[in-house]
Amino acid sequence: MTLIKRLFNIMYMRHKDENKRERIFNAAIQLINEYGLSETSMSKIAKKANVSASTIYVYFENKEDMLNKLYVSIKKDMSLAVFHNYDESITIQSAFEHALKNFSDFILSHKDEFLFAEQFSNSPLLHKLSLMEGASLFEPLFKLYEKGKSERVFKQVDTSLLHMFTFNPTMQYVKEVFGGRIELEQDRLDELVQMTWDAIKA
Amino acid sequence: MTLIKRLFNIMYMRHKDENKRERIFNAAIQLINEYGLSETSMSKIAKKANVSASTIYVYFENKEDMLNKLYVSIKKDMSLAVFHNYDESITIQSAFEHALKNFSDFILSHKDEFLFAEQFSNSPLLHKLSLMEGASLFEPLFKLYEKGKSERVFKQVDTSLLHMFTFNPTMQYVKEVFGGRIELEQDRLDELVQMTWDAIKA
Amino acid sequence: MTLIKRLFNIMYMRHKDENKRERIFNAAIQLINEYGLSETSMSKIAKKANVSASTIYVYFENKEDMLNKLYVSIKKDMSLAVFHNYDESITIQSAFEHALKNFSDFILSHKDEFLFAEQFSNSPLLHKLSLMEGASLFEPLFKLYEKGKSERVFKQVDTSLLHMFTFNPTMQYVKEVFGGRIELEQDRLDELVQMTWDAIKA
Amino acid sequence: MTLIKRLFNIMYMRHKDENKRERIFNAAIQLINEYGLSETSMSKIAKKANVSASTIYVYFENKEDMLNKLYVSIKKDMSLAVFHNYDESITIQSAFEHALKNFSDFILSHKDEFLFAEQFSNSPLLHKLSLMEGASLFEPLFKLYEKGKSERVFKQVDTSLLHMFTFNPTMQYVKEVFGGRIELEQDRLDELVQMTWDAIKA
DNA sequence: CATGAATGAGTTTTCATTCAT
DNA sequence: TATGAATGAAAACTCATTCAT
Repeated sequence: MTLIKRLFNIMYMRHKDENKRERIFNAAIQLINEYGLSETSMSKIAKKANVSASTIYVYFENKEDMLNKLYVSIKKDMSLAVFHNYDESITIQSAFEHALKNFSDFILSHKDEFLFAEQFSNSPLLHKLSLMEGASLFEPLFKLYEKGKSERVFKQVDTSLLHMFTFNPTMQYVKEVFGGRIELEQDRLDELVQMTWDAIKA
Repeated sequence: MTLIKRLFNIMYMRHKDENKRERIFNAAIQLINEYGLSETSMSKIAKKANVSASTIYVYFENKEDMLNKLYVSIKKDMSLAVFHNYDESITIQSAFEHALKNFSDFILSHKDEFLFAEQFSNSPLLHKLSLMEGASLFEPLFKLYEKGKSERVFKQVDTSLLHMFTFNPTMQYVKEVFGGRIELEQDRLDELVQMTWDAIKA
Repeated sequence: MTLIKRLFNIMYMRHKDENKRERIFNAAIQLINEYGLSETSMSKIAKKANVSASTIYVYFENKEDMLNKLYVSIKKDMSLAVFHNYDESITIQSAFEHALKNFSDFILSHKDEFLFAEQFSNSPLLHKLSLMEGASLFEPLFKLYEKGKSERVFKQVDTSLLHMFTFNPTMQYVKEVFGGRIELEQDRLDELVQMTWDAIKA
Repeated sequence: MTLIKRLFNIMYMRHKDENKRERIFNAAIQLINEYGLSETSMSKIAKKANVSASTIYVYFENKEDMLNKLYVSIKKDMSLAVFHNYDESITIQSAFEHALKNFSDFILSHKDEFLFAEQFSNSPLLHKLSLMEGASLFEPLFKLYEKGKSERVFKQVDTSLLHMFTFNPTMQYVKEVFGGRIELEQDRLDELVQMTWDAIKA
């Protein structure tokens, strides 16, 4: 296609409504948390998002594609939050605690996104590629672990082990809070940080 | 005809076939892990279990009931395994490490059961009742935490926090192993136990 | 499965209603002739056949399977009709004229079946296997051609050529009749037979 | 913006692009032969033709209109081919054989067009009007039949019967060739002409 | 003239479940 | 108890077509 024709096409193009994409994502998250992945149909999502079911297929290839894109999008927001105001110059302990606090703040204030991601991450519908894409967003964190190990601040263990102790207990705590089985309390969060630190520190 | 049928019934079909129930459970677990909860239908389960779909309804009220019963059944096996050879007289640390080892042994050797339970525990299909029933099976563990706290062996924090640090990182590790993202190694498992201990010990 | 169990199963089995299969076939034929292959949906067929759409899937794997089975079934009826009262002892010309008459009688009195078969035989939905299965039913005819050639009654040409001249013009004539573009007249049919004979006779 | 658009329009888009029309036709023919009328959607045609689906509606009223116009267009090409170098002065037999040769040459070298026309001509989507328009293009041929009858070269039978024997067996032969069930051979084609002639000659 | 976005109405197919036997 | 047949409801997805640009 000539350049001039391409220009022509752009001029005659109607633009996709990014807001619609957002609405679809939100509808999906809410329904899946309320009724479960298996009970959430495209038509229900469409109805809640106030678009036609066929419109979803303008934005996504199919249901699986939509869910995977949603997952990656949430992981992106999550990583942005975790690394918000990330300062290379502070001590490793501070950096680590800052990140953990950012993380718990984010998942506490993004209940639906977090619970969806948890539900989806245990499902075979999550593509390996999306999983990796999501994980790669936390790359800077892994650098922090390496630095901590080299400075003998962290235990000399596999980085992935450090990671598991950093985030999993906190995630579980928040899940229990959301499930109404535990109260949300600052003291608990502080204890959580302390225990996490004890687990990973050299 | 009716007479002959009665004869048949008396001779061959008097009791529910426990083996059939087991086959249904196994088929469900395998399919759900391979294709996901949403992609696993009753008829597929039936086909894999080598029974008629309607037979499943002889053993369970409906799909939800079946999945919940399956979940509780797995949790029961799991708790039995965790408390296998449980000895009240040994030290708290030994008891704790013994339980954790039993747990990781069990989930490593019951991949399908474990992954199903994880997938299902994040789904709203899991009834609160089943969740509680599953949790209650680990009652003795909570006694151990209390004892540990009173003996100042464990940190003076909420028991649920102790629980989170005890099992969640290990579960995550095993998931990574099953996902092929980490190698299974005894050294890692040992490090895991050490870190867990550091997290919860006073 | 033990023999005794198999017996048991049979006793508890509800039998498929062959009449239903027939009703599905008839509904399909009529709709396809009226609206075309592409405009005939499974649900329309089901409605016309007075069964639930899902019932069709008890009898057939999918739409394609149903259409192919329908095609083969029609070809079977057709061949039965063509070879009705087939007598090996009469002259080749008589046998040949008898078969052709049986054929034109059949397609004239089975308009819907014939027109469906014609429409479907030009569609890529017709599997090669079904095509061959349909063709194989006319095996005795090909023997007749061979015999005719060896007795120097027919031209010494490829058997398939003899076949084309035997049936295609007649089929076209009947199509024109059904399309209302020609009147159905015995004289025309007689002329058709004469011309066919002139084409293939030595 | 509007001004710029007008400029574009004047410079590049004043006329319907005949090439685009052709591309749409070709895409339709190929897809329909490969997948069937029912499996060929406007969007698939558009994608293959490298135009937007909505562009098709610039050239045609709707799908049915497009298919009918395509059919008539093919019939036009076919008739042009059949009457190519048609010479009124030669003998009837020569003229007839010439036309038949032109016809078989055309359909053999225009597989997709021919097979589409066959598929479509058996479908109720073909409008009576298009059918007649297509048929009318072969008008000169019917004059030839009449002339042949009046000169006692052809049998004194309904002209349509002469027509059926002239083209149908050849069409069937070519279909068998395209279906890979018969080899294409000049000898067969010659035999075909001879048999045709025997069928219709007085 | 050309097109991407959008959609209501439809498609094929599968689902969980019931029921007569 | 066990099951094949049957189905209403719903699933995911596609369709032909329209429209603003």
